[in-house]
Amino acid sequence: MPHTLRQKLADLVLLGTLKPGDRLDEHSLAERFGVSRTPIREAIRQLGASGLVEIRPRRSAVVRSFDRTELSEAFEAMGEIEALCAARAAVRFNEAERLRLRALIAASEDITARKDRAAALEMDFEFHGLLHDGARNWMLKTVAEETRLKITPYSAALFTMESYDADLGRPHCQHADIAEAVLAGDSDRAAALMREHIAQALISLQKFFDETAARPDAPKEKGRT
Amino acid sequence: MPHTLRQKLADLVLLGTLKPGDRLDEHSLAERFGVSRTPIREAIRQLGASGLVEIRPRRSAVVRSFDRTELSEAFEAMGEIEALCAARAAVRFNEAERLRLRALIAASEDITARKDRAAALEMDFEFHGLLHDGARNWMLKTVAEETRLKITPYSAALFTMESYDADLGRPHCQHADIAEAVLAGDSDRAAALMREHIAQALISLQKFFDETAARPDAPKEKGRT
DNA sequence: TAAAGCAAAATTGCATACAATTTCGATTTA
DNA sequence: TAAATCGAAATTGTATGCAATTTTGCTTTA
Repeated sequence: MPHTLRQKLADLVLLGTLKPGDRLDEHSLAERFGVSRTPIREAIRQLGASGLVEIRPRRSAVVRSFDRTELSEAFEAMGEIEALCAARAAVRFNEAERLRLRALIAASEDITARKDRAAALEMDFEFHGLLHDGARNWMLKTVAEETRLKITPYSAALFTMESYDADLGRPHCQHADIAEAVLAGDSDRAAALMREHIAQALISLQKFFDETAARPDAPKEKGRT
Repeated sequence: MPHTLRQKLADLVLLGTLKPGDRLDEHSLAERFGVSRTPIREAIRQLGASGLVEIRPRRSAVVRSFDRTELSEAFEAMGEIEALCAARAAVRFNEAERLRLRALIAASEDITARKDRAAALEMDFEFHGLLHDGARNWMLKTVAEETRLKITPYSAALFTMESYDADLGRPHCQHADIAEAVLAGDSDRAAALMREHIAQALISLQKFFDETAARPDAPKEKGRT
């Protein structure tokens, strides 16, 4: 897979090299990737349209940051969208996807036992991605992944933070429960469990930020006159 | 509000000057807006990230086109998202919004009677926009408007087509029914009516395309080796 | 000591130039 | 006549340069 410049730049944000509030300096980015500013600027604008970074005319683009309210609303919206995917997947999953889902949960069991956070993050992406595909609706999948993308700089933190070790088992159990409902074809239950899963993730994230001395809400740049 | 170049370019697509499948030639667009290719390219990339145009490496970008299946899936997804907004709005609307909604429906009554299609299109945007705001969730509003944006090149056609005159009254009645449910605080009913409203719009659109000799599904460019 | 002012440095926005690739049409060939 | 071929024109991708604006840090001042 030929990583485009846009993808490479996005990875800087998604993998946490650049954190919410950080500036995207065109010159240094161009130097880092060995290209001129022109393609860098185009990539930055694309990330801006995706909502990953904030474009500020005549000033450096910065990684998008959410305050408490925005973060809460983002998770609420994502909960509904993911619930929709889960409900559809429960009805539309095919045999290959059922097998894949079972294998995923089994692998997740192992990863959780080993407390491998990096693998757990990847597993989380795969689990939700499988449900997005299973919903059999291209637009719904697009919407779900765009939404997930926007808050990734925050949700990924859940898996890298030390204090989360104790809770690592809960997301796995929730995934397993959702999978069970999906495999049973119970769309209402799958949706309800998914909503609850996302709501729990928000609570964990908020707790994390409270403990680490208020990360969100801080980078809110003051307006200019 | 100073229309950015990106907005001006988007309007070309949204208002139908450029139709699905049309190429976006950088040189002629630069000439049209009196700027160089550089800012044009940046704007095109942004529209690409928004899903309005399709970026094809080394080849001209084209206005995104949907085949029958994609159009159907897009409307299904939008139906759910709009239903979500309507349900939330039914519970969270404030007094100012209630007044605005009533005024909107009244004005729509008039516009429908006069068969003013342009005004009807604008009214449609305002109606849905009001519900997006009323849901009191920034991310949900963003998702809803991004989704609407992607299919605007198609849905806007509903209001400009001649044969739609006969049906112009139905969207208005549906809006009125939805508004009634929202004002009554009946979120389940508002959601159900909204889903039905969007489903009807899809059917009208499909009928329109069938009559005008298959517009969608045609522009599907053949893949390159 | 802290705030205000100011000039130099850094940074963004845009135009232009050129290389790489694709597109298009004329010509040739079966 | 239709398909294939080849070359010129058109088009995209990227680098570079310069003007406009913002940022930064030093100096001045209350």
